[in-house]
Formats: sequence, structure tokens, C-alpha cells
Amino acid sequence: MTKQQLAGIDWHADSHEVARQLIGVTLLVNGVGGRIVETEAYDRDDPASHSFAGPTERNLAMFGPPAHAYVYLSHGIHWCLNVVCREAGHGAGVLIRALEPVTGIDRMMVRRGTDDLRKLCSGPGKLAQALAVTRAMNGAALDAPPFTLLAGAAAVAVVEGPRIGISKAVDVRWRFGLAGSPYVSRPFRSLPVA
DNA sequence: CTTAGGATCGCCT
DNA sequence: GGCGATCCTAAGC
Repeated sequence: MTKQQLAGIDWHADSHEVARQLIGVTLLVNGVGGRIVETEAYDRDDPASHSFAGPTERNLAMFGPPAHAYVYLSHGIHWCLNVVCREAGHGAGVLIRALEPVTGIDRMMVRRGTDDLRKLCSGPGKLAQALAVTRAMNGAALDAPPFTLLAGAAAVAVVEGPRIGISKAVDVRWRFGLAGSPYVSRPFRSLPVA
């Protein structure tokens, strides 16, 4: 047993490290999905994290084993998909915020009600709708159906910035993205090349 | 391009 | 009773 397991990711690493490693990884749910282009890290000692106040019925999956899913309902409307990391009991995870549609695009278009590729998975709620992620998948292992996780083909250029839609720890730069991708939820403010 | 408001449910104070 | 790890639409500059 090595640390490098599913999709070539070190699932026991810090959430921001896992979030970075996830960029470029292919994620499928029941065969529908694509390449991850945007993630956000959350951790136990992180006021913006659902796990900050300790285990509850809702966030219990975050305290479960790594490489499993944590799914929650946002604003009573949208499902959002996270992957758990660190070790069981720690309470760290990575929110999958956007992916580049690759496989099952026709099904995503039906579920999302649009033909615009850029609007299929460019946000955590949109992504969950396009991939039909629901609470039934909360706590499920990522190395078995309905999930498929595949390592990226090669090293990719990753950009970072502050997380989106939170009111605490707003200065922490734990949002990661694939450089230049048009499929992110919002542009990354890139620093000019010196 | 930026901002504001509504939808709508469950968790937490 | 308040407030979201969101999204969409409409209106204002």
C-alpha cells in the first residue's frame, strides 16, 4: 500500500495539496463527466469549512475515510460534491467546483437545459446537476461505481486564488484552477508574467 | 461588466 | 429565526 493510490493522488495530504493535485483529473459519475478544472480546499481548523464546528449529521462524511464523497445541499436547491482527504476523523475535504465536459455531453445538456458547453459544469451546483450527483452518493467510495476517477495525462499548469462565496477566511488562497481554462466558474486573476 | 434579489431547504443558535 | 462552500435573471453604469 502506497500513498499514491486512486488517480495518482496522495489522499492523506493537506486539503490544499489534494485540491491542487485534483486539477486535470478525470471525474465521471455513471460514465458522465470530464476533466476537473477548479477546486477549493477546506479543513478542520478553517472557519469557512463545514467541518469547523465538529461532526454533525450533515457533515459526517467529511470525518469519514479519505477518497470518499461528501455531498451536501446548498441553499436548499443545489447539490455540491466534495472529496474527503487526510485521515478518517480529521474533517478535511475538497469541493469540486468545475470541470471541462468530455463524456456524456448530450446527457449533461439535457439535465442542465442548455447547449452551452461553458454552462454545463462551471460551478459546484451546475456540475452536480450535470452529473446527477445527489445525497444518495454521500459517503460513497470514489474508486467504485457510480464514480470513476482517472489520473491526468500529464502535469498541468495550476493557478490559485481566494475561495468563492464564503464570508469567513476570505483571504486564504485555497481555490485552484487549470490555467487558461474557459470552463471555470469565474476567471482567476492571473499575475502578470515578470 | 457589476450588482441585487429571489428561490427554497436543512442545519445551527 | 437566521443564514448559507449557489444559480439565474433583471436592471444599472
